[in-house]
Amino acid sequence: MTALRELAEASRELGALHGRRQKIERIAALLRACSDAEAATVARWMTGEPAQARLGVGPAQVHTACTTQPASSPRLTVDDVAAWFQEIGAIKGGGSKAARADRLARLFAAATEQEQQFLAHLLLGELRQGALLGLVIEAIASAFVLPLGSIQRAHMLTGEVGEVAAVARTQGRAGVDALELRLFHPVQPMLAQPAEDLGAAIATLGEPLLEYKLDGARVQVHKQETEVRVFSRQGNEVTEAVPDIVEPVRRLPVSDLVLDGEALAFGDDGTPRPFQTSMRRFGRRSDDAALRAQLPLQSFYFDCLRLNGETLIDADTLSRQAALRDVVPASLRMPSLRTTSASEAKAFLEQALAAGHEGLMAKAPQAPYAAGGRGSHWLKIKQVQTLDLVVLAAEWGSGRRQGWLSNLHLGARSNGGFVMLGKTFKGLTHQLLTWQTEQLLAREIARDGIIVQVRPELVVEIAFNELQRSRQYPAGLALRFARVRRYRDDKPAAEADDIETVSALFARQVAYRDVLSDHR
DNA sequence: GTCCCTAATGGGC
DNA sequence: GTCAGACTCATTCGG
DNA sequence: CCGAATGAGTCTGACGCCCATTAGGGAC
Repeated sequence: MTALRELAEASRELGALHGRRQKIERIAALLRACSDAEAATVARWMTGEPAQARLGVGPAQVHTACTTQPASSPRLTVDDVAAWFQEIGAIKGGGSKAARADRLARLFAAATEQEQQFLAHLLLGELRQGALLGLVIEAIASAFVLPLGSIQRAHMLTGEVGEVAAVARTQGRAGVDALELRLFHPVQPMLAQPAEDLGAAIATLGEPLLEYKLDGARVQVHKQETEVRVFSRQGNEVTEAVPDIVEPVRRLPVSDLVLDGEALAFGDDGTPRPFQTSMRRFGRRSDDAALRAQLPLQSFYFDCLRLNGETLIDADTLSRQAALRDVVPASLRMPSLRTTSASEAKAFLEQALAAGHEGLMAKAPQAPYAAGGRGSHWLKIKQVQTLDLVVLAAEWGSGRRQGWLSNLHLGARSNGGFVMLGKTFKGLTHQLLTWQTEQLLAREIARDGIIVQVRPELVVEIAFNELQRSRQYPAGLALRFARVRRYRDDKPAAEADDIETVSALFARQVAYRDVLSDHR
């Protein structure tokens, strides 16, 4: 039986340790020391995931729970806490909020102060120990003296660290190597890195496979005979809500299939709906026939991970592409092109953008499917726009941003004043953080919690991908994926971009995709 | 009990 | 999702 | 030939936008 105290201590030590190697060994020691039954739980928690499903307990409840009087001596075990989590997660319906708060308070009352801290961080997904999934995988290999490749492969195929840790511990190499891709258990989707631009992507990859990049939701679809299930990027099953994704795959004449693709809604004119509109369908739990008729989802598959009993994860991009072409008709496939010609590639990108899509993906032709990895084998090319906006306020940072004014409130000029369009904390170096903290404090006019209001004088160039409709912001518009490019010390606030400019940009976006008609 | 509004939570990008 | 920083590992450079 | 510098690859943790769901609370 592993004491919760040991995990809490380990987590705290991990935060203090420098160096990957050391952290891996610390986690490995934990995995070696725990019981067979606990290995899965310990491994999962160390990755920062408290449970398979969420518990219905967020920051607000955790903070109140933290105010309960801690126990003076440790007595909780890992199994105890796992049981509490399970119980709390299962509470539903009327009075459930109070019931969850009550159970949570009782759990926290049984924990020492240090254990409370650990539980709180675990529940909030903020372990801040400088070690998550990547190191846990290595720790499993190290703890049970197994080849790292075996563990990585097992995790890739099953997507479940807990299970891999448990099998590694109890069955060793033979058990781990026997783990296979299983139908109706989602594989970790392969991820992509941003590329500078199309030219850079081609230079990196040689003769890449180019594909449209559509702004929808990632889907992984599993089929066995007539049964079809759909999984989201995080591996959540969403089958119920999306019969329009299920049906076309059900009709494919193959017994056994796993596809990777993107799903989104299109307007009557054939242009893609904005992401936020597609999410009205994809974001829901159950099917709504009326909404489905109004916003049917179309899916476009770009990869095939398993076909008729054969797992294709290790096959190269082009072989998987060939398998995909064999079984999926063009109407369900992501438009793609393989070319060495820079001008053809450019034309393909422009074609994608003109159709209202996000951009292109460029894929290394010979790479295997690196599940869960964000290697350089897949690159994404997206459009970037910029605006010169004014800093209206800033928020004190937390964690590694402590002591810096970090998150900026951004506004455009409007009628002699400013309207806020969003916030960002991205793109800032330590040097810039230091500089902006100083500059902003010198312009402080008021404080409200962690927010410092400043005189609207500093102009900052903001890069972003898209403007979207907003209910939250006064202009009715917000920036998507805003990040700082640089401060414009050459520009006074009076020369920052105004809301008319922003609206015009939005109008140009809408010329491709008519948002106005489908917005309530 | 029903209707409407709000805050918290989870999840997509 | 985007980004900077920290760390690792392998390769290249300079004396 | 060896240690230092450099670069590529990974991982982590700062937090952004939106949407749907769920439960609570007040008015009636």
